[in-house]
Amino acid sequence: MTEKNILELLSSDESFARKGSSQHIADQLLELIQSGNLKAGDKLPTEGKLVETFRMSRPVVREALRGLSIMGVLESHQGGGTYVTDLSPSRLTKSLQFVIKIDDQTIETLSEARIVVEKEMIRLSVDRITTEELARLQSYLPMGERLKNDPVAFRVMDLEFHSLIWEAAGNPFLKRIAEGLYNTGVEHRRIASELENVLAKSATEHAEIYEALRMRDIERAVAATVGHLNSIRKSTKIALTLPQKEKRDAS
Amino acid sequence: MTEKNILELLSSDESFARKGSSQHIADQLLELIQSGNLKAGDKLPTEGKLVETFRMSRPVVREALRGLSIMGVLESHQGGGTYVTDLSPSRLTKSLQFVIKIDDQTIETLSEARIVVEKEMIRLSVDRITTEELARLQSYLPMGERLKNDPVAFRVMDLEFHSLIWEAAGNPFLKRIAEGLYNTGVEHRRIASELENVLAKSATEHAEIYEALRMRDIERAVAATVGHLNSIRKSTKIALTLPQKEKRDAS
DNA sequence: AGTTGTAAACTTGTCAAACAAATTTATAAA
DNA sequence: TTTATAAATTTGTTTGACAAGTTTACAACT
Repeated sequence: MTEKNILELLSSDESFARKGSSQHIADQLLELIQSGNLKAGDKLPTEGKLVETFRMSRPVVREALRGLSIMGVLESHQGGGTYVTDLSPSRLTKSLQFVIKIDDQTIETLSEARIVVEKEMIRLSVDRITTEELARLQSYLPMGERLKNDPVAFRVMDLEFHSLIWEAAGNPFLKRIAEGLYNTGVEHRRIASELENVLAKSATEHAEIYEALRMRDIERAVAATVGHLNSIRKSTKIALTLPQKEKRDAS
Repeated sequence: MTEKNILELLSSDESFARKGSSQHIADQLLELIQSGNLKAGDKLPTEGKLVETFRMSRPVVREALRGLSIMGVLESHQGGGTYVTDLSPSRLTKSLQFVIKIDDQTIETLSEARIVVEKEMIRLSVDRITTEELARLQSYLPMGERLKNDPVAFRVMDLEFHSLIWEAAGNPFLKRIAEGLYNTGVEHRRIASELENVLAKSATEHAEIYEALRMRDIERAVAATVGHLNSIRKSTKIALTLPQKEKRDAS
């Protein structure tokens, strides 16, 4: 979509311009993205054009753009223009990792949500996964064994492993949801993955999930997945209680 | 924590001030929240104070504050000051709702995703719904019967009915997901709700769901929910095949 | 003394103008 | 055609000013 067309869409609603809040500019830009008129990688009109369109001052427009940049929706380059990011869930949820309070309650609810979604997705995957996807899944197993002592690389592999299962489930909506829940907890797991034996256990559990998928055994696959997510939940809780002690000692 | 103490924490890092980006101000404020120095409901220092602390201009500080406001982390009141919100997950993920709202997906995958999520949520609700919530849920039943011939009002009631069940499930993450999936299909259902008997059937199914919840019968509640979503799927598919003809004729 | 109304101060919201810094584009020279 | 330079474009930052809403202080009144 061309920049000119975007401006036409934006200028349509006069009441927003009168109300004049950067929040509404941001909302409207988000709607354009949501409706598909603005896609990942698209270039936005210049600040000057947006000022004309919304009939508001440059600071107000800038606050909206900056707000969406902080959210990870837009990316501005000095002199170069402002672009829509790739809108990957990991980027969008990144800024929220810090904020979502790391307490037991959140870990429990997040973990519960993940189990609810992935329990059903693995059922779909058992039916729908192709032999080719199974082969690719298998290739991650020795990799996991090799990376037991390399948390950073292991987490990359872990994401790819789960992504493949989500993809195999064949439902884009559920895939997006699973990605979102995974990324929301990724910062918590980063801390947990430094603990001893956590990665080795994950590698073993991955193998069990793969085996159940290969055998097309639904109940076994569900049990393996739920067990995997539960052990992650436990290790995460342990990892997050340790630093609290240190804090208490320091103060 | 007092405002004065917050300022001392903020002024520590000189390199950020030199680099001078609102992104870094926002990051630093987020870190204060994450570390617990800034808690939900706390009042932030005034913009003037923050300008002194960071040694940057007011617009830059404002862009950071506005960005966090758009994210749902802060809340500013003209003349009243800026405060940290309650930081609830549902609030923070609200602005990211469009992530799970993507373009032309089939009714089937969307419906499948909704069934997967709501099937498990109703299980949680059976355990967790309070008698008070049950009473409120019951109050929607005669309303539904009365609104069988008023599609607009019925859909408002329908959202409240389902919202109550999502709320009763007690998991903010799942609630947000259910809301997202519901909203994604709302336009399709708007067309379907104009069809004959669709709303009457929905009203009956709502009653069955309520009855199963009241009896705390998990399997019956799951069956009722899945049945409800399946009948919605069918009526939506039917409704969407009709207008396509009209469109084809018009073009 | 207690209450109320008003004015002052304080704080966020908006706008305007200007310059700095980085990129892109146009131009001219090799 | 390629390359180097200059100009135009675009975002980044600063300063100043005023508007609009909220809080606070104070005086007048009961």
